[in-house]
Amino acid sequence: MSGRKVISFENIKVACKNCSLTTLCLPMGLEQDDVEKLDAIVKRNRPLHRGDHLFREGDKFHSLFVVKTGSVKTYAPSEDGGEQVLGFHLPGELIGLDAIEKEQHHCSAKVLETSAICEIPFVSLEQLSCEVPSLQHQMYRLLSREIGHDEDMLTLLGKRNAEERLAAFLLSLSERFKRRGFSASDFYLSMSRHEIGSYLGLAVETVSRLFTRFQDEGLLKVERKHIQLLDIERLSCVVQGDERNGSKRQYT
Amino acid sequence: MSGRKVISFENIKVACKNCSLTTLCLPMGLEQDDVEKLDAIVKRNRPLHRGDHLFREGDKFHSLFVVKTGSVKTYAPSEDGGEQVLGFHLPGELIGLDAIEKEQHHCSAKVLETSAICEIPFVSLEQLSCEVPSLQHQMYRLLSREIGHDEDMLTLLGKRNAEERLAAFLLSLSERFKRRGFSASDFYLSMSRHEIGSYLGLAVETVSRLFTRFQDEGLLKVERKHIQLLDIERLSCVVQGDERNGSKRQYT
DNA sequence: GAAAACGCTTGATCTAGATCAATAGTCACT
DNA sequence: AGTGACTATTGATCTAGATCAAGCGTTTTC
Repeated sequence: MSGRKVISFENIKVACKNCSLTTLCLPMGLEQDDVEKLDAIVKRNRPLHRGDHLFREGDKFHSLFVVKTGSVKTYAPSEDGGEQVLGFHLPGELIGLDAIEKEQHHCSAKVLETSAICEIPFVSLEQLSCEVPSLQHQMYRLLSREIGHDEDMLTLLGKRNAEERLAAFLLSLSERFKRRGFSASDFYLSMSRHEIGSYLGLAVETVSRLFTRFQDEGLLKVERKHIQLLDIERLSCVVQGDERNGSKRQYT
Repeated sequence: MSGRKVISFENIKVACKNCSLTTLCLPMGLEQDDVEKLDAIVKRNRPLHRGDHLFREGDKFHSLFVVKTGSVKTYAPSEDGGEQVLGFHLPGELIGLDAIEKEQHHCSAKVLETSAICEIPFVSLEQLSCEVPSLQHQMYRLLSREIGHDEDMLTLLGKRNAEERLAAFLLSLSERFKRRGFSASDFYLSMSRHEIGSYLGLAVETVSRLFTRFQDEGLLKVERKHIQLLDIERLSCVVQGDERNGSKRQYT
């Protein structure tokens, strides 16, 4: 009995505290014992598989979700079966923040590959964040970050051309993988060309052609879902919209 | 002495409590005495004029702002002097939420017409929201709403064509004016065609042509900044992307 | 109150990227 | 191993909306 209880307690306690995502996720800036309080309300469900939904647009909202491993896309389905992809979520990223206002999900969330997801009942989180000011602060920060990210996307869609968009997308993934301890220059895409296109406001064909072009220009190597960024610096120039990035201009 | 104090106290107390925006702004859902606590931290500065900045991109963040009367645009300036307009803010709308994360403004905010603006020092607001759970809840709701709104804009920019975008923009303004007690069908635009274009990811010329087209189709009447929506129902059809809205299809 | 600067409209032209179409590679079943 | 269903690539064509250009009210400036 007591043995089992200890194990169970360890399972709970270990989770957030030993999670590699602690500096990216909710525990950021929290004291040891506050992390344990958070641990107590986090649910860790069995892994989900490609195609499983965390929630669908219109569902009643009760929890936020955090990707622990794997990846998730959020999207707004349209009547005609199409969809607008709103985001791709990597480990440590919070999902469902747009649902707080109306207590109803504003978009759908689908798992792109086998993924472990933490579930955080919002009512409990809200209560806890009253007791733990640093948790409240971190919540404000995470909500604010989401707004800032969305605003960056608005600029991307409003002002940037196709190649600038794809370059920015690849560099964003690269950065995020790096922060999570993965390679910044060699990774696998868990989303399809179609989903990338939807996210960037481009047709599938355009995305495909750009991958080919970037490869021809020596910016990267692509083979299906496997991407190797060969020249991150020049790719950054593409994002800025530099006239001639590489073919004439050389970096000395 | 005591007479003056009463007046001063009344000024403070009246402000949020008697503000017509109370159901749109932070006091929403708060008890009487909590509104008074909020009142105590809100600063009401002298009116600002067209072209004045609330803050600029990169400024240190210390306050959120709420439009009381007038209107404000937020925008991301780019090196080359261009800008991406991120939003137009009407009375009751909160500005600066994207700055919480980095404690630094992520965009600039400029007043479009003579406007009264409330300033709310964020540190005080955060402290108060620890003491007043319903204020914390309202903050989460407002941050969440902003995310939802940005996501709607992503879909607009990613999937909608020019006329769908402009129709959606006009209907959004219409709705917002209505909720504030103004006419839903007769209003003045405080922003230029250029700013509308930037917000919607369109060229000025396209915006101008669309206004003319909408007018020719009898959807609205436009004279410079003065807009009269003549057929809101058909305008809603345009947003949905209905094939034939009006010219063949009639509403009976 | 003239001049300059700006904002808006309208027309002509151009082009980035969408759409259409065909093929081939890959995966999921059985 | 074969069938059907996706997914990606590549080429040909088309078009929505950008860009270029010109003119004209309106507002601002000195």
